[in-house]
Amino acid sequence: MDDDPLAPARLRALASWQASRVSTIGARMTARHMPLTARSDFAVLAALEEYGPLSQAELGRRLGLDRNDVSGIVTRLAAGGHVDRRPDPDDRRRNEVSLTGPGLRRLDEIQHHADAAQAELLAGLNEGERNQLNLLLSKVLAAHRPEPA
Amino acid sequence: MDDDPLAPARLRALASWQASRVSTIGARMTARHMPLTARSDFAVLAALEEYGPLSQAELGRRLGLDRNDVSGIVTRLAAGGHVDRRPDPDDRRRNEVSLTGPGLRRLDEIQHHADAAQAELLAGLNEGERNQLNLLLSKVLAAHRPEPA
DNA sequence: CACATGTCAGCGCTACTGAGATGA
DNA sequence: CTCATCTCAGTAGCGCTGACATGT
Repeated sequence: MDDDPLAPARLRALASWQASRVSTIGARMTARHMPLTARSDFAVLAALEEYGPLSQAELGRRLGLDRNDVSGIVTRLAAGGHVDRRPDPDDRRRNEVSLTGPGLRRLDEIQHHADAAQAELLAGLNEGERNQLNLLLSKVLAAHRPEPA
Repeated sequence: MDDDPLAPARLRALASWQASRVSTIGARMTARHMPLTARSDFAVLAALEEYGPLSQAELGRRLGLDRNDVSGIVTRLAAGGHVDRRPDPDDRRRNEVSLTGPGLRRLDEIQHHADAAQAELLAGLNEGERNQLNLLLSKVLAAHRPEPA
């Protein structure tokens, strides 16, 4: 114990800082396993799969992403044929975004890589602890929804 | 239940994604409570307080920060008089960075704001859950130290 | 009128890469 | 010579602001 490489106690008590570091390290794992830009793609594809077709604004709200950024992500996914973007006939301000067959296949493909990255990231935790961690993080996020309306 | 604003199940199972969102939201809380750039400052000041004077490279290693970025942070802190930066007489490649009196006061001041931000961020968790979360995050990070040597 | 949606340009923070100078 | 340290310039992702056009 001549060397203590652990972070200072003040930081170990700061969830925001630790989450930030975990996120960074997770990004490194992810980058090692995935092509590129797969993080945002995964989120959007997963939302479309689970909720069905959505407008871009709705996507942003559900995922906690900015409208502006969703625009770029959807453009990229549409260019790759993974989603369909068409004007909503009921409200022509909106773009209705829907998942395509190739998009669903890509979602599963990214999931595969994500699992590998996750295993690497959470190497220090056992099965129960991993579930607990995800549950606690979900709970934190649930308390910060935009409008529960 | 006509509306389910929770994230898709695939994302709720991805610790890396959830940590990233928690980190972002934490940054917003932090920004609401702190002057600016206080996140990195806090980390460096806390490390100096707990470990004593360190070289910049050592600081980076302990905090998981890039040497290049530590350089800028230390420059800023030195300009504000919160740390002392002087060439290490034993190894003149190094800059020995040490905490000053004003630096210690600033650390405690930032701690105060950090506590407020933390309370806001973790509003959805009770005391036990907060400790558990910090502990699990620490455990994840402990598995990704640079050199366990 | 106000309000929501989508698009675009630009900024700031954070992490990183590469190059170079200094010194062990 | 090899290696570590520090600094600087530049890059990329991500989240944000402000502005604008379009449509409700």
